[in-house]
Amino acid sequence: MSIFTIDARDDTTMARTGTLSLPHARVSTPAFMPVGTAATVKAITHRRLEAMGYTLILGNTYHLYLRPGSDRIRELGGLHRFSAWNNGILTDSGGFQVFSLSNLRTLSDEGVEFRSHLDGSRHVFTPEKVVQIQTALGSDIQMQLDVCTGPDATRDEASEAVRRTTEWAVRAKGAWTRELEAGYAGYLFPIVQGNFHADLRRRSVEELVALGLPGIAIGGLSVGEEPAVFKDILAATAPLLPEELPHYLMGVGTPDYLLNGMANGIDMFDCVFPTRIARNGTVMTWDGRVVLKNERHATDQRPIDTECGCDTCRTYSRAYLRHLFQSGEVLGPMLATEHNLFFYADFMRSAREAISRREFSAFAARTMDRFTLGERERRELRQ
RNA sequence: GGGGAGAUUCCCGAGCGGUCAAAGGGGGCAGACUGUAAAUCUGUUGGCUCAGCCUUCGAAGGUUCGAAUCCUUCUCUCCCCA
Repeated sequence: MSIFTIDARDDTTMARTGTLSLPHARVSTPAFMPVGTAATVKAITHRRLEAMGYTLILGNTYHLYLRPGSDRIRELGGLHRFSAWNNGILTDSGGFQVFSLSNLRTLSDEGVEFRSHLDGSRHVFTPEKVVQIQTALGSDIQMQLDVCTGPDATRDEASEAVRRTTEWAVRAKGAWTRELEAGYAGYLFPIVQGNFHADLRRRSVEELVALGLPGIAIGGLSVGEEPAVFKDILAATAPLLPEELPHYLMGVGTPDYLLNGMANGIDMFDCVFPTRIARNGTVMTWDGRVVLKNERHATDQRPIDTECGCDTCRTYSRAYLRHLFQSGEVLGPMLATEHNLFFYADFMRSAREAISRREFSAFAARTMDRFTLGERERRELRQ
């Protein structure tokens, strides 16, 4: 049975709105998922996330397995109860850590051996084990263990990564089916790889779609490549995905990348970007980025964005926010995170409405203009 | 009144005859951040007609081929004893 229904389609792009039905949430798409690696979206409470309308967040298999441990989380009633989050949770598989912790792991056909970044201890992840861990966590959507490649990968390595990812998807499905027969298991999504080679991407899509899983993800993009490469490979991959499945573009992104993704029919996104740059003192607005640490805000009594309805903008001045960052106060990252996630929620809601009205192209063009214009003004102001 | 310590580039602070425009922090400025080893990281921070030159280490003078570093006097801080 399908977990996804399409509600509206744009006329001139592949953008669509839809509803994703999960055990703990109904999610309006296209959706942006804040990243909460360690069962917390850093610097913000679950209550605030709910208030902003977020119904699906990310957790990470690798991190939660290492600490506090998936068995412990299961004993404590699963990730939802443990973290007091009653909406949807998608867990990433640890596949990204295969890429980002490449100096701490060894790959084989069987799986991947990690040395923990916390204490150096050795751990083996196999596709089967990763399904078991995510089942123990109780996530709504679990991701297959995949092999993510970056800009340095050769074609041979990319091809090998596709081969392994497909084999691991098959094994993950087997393990997942057994878990499902035994009781609960979140929906399993496979992950398309193929680096920056259109033919490998096609092969990956075809092999994974054949498994008949309820959704599909595109991985291995936004890993440091040029924007043009990202656009090309996305355009060469996304249209190959079965229309009726939810399409998840992993690790994306900035507003311009999100617009690009939506135009290519992507329904789900996740990215550390808004929360990370918030903690580092940068906030997003409809007119580009604002670096709160800059001295020019020292006596600025305006909010980040006078038109923004978030709690931070309705309450605090740029001068105060800058002071918090200058002083290293924890409230700075908290207020900036609140603002950025509010902006992202607003951004996605606006995009969904534009798609429903079949005006997505105009919306995207206008937004892109406004955003790049804002960036330009910001640069000019600096000089 | 007596004895002692010290004054270094925006701030703190290292340097104690040449390799010093001067370590290291802080602050400033700029940049980066895209399935989170990130409340992090990188660059820059005297001036100029910039592979060189000029000005700078409390002030003035001196020793020396050469001084932030040694000597003299002065100014100002701090500590101890009265």
